[in-house]
Amino acid sequence: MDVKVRIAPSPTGNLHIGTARTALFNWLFARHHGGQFIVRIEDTDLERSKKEYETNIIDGLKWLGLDWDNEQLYRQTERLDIYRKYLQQLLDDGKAFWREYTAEEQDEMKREGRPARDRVIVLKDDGDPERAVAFDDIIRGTVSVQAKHIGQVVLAKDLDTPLYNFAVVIDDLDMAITHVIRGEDHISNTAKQLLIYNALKAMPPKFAHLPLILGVDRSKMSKRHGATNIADYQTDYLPDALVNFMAQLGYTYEPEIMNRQEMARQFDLERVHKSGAVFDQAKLNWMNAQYIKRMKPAAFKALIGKPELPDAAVPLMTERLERLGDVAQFVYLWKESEYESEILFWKDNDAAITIRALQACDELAKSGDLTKDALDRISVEQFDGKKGSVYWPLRVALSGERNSAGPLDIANVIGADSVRARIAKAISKLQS
RNA sequence: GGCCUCGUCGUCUAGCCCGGUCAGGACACAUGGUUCUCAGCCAUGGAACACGGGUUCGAAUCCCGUCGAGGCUACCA
Repeated sequence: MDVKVRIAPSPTGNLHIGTARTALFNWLFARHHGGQFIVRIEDTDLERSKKEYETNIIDGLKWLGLDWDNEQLYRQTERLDIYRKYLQQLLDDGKAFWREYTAEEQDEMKREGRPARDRVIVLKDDGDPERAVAFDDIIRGTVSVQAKHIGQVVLAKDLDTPLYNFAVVIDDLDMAITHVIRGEDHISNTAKQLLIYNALKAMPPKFAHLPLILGVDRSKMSKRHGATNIADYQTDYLPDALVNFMAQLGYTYEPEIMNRQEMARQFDLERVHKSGAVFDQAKLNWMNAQYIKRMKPAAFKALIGKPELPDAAVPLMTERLERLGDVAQFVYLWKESEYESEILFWKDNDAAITIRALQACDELAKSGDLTKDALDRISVEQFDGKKGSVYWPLRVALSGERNSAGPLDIANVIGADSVRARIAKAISKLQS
């Protein structure tokens, strides 16, 4: 059997981190089996669906590198004919019926602020209410509900306005989806959908319900826990790092750092965990740092929009960066920065000794001998062997920061002329 | 409330199916080393089987119960 799975986001919001993770697991499963992964936009909720959300979702999936196999995007609003056909068929077969609302019920809808309508199409279930409606979840094993607990299955508002549970079933059937891999929050919908498959005399696909991504308070991850919109991660995180991180929420890969192809090779749905996983920003940051550190100089420079920098500048940044947005803290590698003259003093050194150290450094720069050996020698000969008296003011003169990369590394990046200019500026700051 | 699901360090988790490990790893945290500072890197450390019964020579692992947590409970998806 050829595997075919889908991600079915509804464009009623931006690409949520949870949806992205579900998409990733579907992608991993499809790629593992050499099957198909398709994207279907579930836009049956006309009031809340927006084109901008659809764009955000598509852009997010592309950014994450989760490529799909349907050339054209499926949209439920473009498939209304299909739903109508099945709806009519169920109605004709007596498997569904128009449920008329009484005046009182309509009044209540109005009171609840919902648009009142006089009837909807409901699935007819005249089976034994005590019977078990069950399915074998690949991740959780048997999940069973008694029919009487399922409740009314409303299929559509009218022939042209299908509702979620009905539209998913028709689509999954029509598109020959073999495995429905989705969030745990859909478990209770599954029973309703099973009833619909049954009425259609169709074989349901296999189901696998993923554990949820949780916030620190262990409730379903939402905006109050932090960013849920994938787009919000694009300025700070590498897509490969985010993917690697999300893949481990509910699954274990060994080693932890692994590219998506290798993850796909190993992936096994049955090994997905049952319990929810807290989204740990600190671990994401660490993972991101791992990927940043491994970047090739050219790629990194292009990413931060500084292609003109020498390659030597790259490790100075990549070894220290957790989030790409923080790259601004390395401005000193391409631009002289402002700072308070007091930070030039190492420990309790005064201006005179600091100026003397800077002048010595300038001499070295002038003669092209700004090296570790030379600096160490000066420390010993002129500053009682206190390397800080030399290294610290030089480094601050070059970076304008209390904390930065080493002075020799910076000098190597900015060149002798800039070194001397920055030293001169530091000295003048101290003399004024 | 009802229905469904889940429960190993603070977090992600290995181990559970097929009982016997000092319950392992990673992140985070702490300490030390490298060092002019920061980061990085290296080393070390503290840190968990939700609870109670049962089965067994032996239980994180098997069984029962309790407690706890989450999800769903729309004419949203």
